[in-house]
Amino acid sequence: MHETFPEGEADGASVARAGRHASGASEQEITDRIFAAVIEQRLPPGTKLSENVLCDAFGTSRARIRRALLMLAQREVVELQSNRGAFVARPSAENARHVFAARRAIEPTVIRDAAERITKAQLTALRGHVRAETTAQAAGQRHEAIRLSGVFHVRLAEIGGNPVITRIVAELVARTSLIIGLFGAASTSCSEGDHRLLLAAIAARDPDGAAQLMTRHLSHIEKDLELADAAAAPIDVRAVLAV
Amino acid sequence: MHETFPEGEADGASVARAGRHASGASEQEITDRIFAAVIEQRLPPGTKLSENVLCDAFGTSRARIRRALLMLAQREVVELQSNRGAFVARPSAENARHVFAARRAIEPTVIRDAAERITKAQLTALRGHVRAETTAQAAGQRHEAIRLSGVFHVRLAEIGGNPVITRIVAELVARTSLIIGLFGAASTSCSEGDHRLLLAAIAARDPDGAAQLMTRHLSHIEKDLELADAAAAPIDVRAVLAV
DNA sequence: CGAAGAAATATTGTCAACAATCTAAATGCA
DNA sequence: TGCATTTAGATTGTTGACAATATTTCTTCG
Repeated sequence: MHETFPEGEADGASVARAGRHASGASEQEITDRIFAAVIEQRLPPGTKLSENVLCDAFGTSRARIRRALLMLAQREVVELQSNRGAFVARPSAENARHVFAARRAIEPTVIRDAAERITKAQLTALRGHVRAETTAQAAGQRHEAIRLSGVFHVRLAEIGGNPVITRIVAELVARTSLIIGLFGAASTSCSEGDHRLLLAAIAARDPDGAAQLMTRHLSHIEKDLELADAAAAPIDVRAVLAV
Repeated sequence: MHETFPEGEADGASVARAGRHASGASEQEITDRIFAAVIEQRLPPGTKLSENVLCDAFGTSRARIRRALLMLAQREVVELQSNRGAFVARPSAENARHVFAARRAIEPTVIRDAAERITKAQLTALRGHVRAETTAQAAGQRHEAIRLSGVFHVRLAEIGGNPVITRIVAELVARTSLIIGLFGAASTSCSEGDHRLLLAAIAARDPDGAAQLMTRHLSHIEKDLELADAAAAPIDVRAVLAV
């Protein structure tokens, strides 16, 4: 798959890796796949994630699925309800505001660091990324555009070279994907242009300017959200996740 | 116990609650207790957390212990090594720098928000807290002083009224406790005085000044750390955690 | 006597069956 | 027919036993 779970492992503590008499998919792979499906809105908020269905989809045992769901719950990507099962998280409008406030708190620093440390190669890579965003946008691939838009922010964080910060940003970005999927309408269309502006400020080595643009960018996205709670449609989880 | 695990539940997705034919302690209680013991350095970094010992200490089954350990691993409070077991996290010097950088990125905003929103009652409560810090400091209770010093920052975050931010701060503070326990020497002695200064700026409704003080405060703590990796002594986990 | 290797022990990872709970269908009654 | 109650089915939570890996102890050889 293209994008993986925010991997905090580079720096801090980590989590069990390979199992040996493991059939089917690995622990991390299950988590990644579900995560990706959630982020890309193939599993919309509120979708029930039955253990049996997931076992079926990944060809593995319930125990492993259970572990994966617990990990996803810790990241607030899914919600675990006692004796009822796991559901894709459904951020409230209030939670959405909180997430954006958190991003405004941390991402100005992120882009400031990036503007100071970025290399030529990284700049080129980021430009390529923004081009990809534009393409997806032009092709009308909404979910892909949302995803790429999120990845841009994570890439920016990676440039700062601080895995702790990167991880925080990755988590907030992930939840933002859910939020935009839930509340957003045409809001994505602009962000790609914003990203171009951010890149220009970074390329000009203007940390303060970049930080200011970032704050505005995030506020802009948030302002375009419509804070009404929609209903969910039934989804074939098996088909979405199957190998 | 006095202080509990950073409870993100108020806002976002959550985690399974009560089990019914559960013997011994609840899921959340196990997590909280281990977490508290780690933060208070009763279980120092590197300590092995054997499943059997924990089962014994909490009078519960391995499955539940396993879940608790996985949750703690997600928060990077413990490290899970494949086929070897769980260990209290042992942040590297580099990781310590990253954690402090992250805190400097987010906490100026936190205190700014607090300075704008704090109520008379909250201010009084915070003053009481700082007094408690002073007392612990004076009594030479090092671990308790470290813990209270951390709680101060979390309380500050709570005043901002953003659970997402509060949770991030709580996690960073928790890891800072580990770090100070590992690398710090007399570094705690000053922070209580710093906290008094922070409070003064907040009381004066001076967000910018408070933010600046916060940045200096965090840098100050970090500067007092000594970045050498120490060896661990064997610990009686059972005795520390037993009911 | 020390080191390398092999058996024995202890610990973790996994699974499959069972118990408890929830959901939905079916029944009975007003 | 509409609503409450009961029963059947499906789903989750838990337990205990088993398999795989690590660690320790013991043996053997240089």
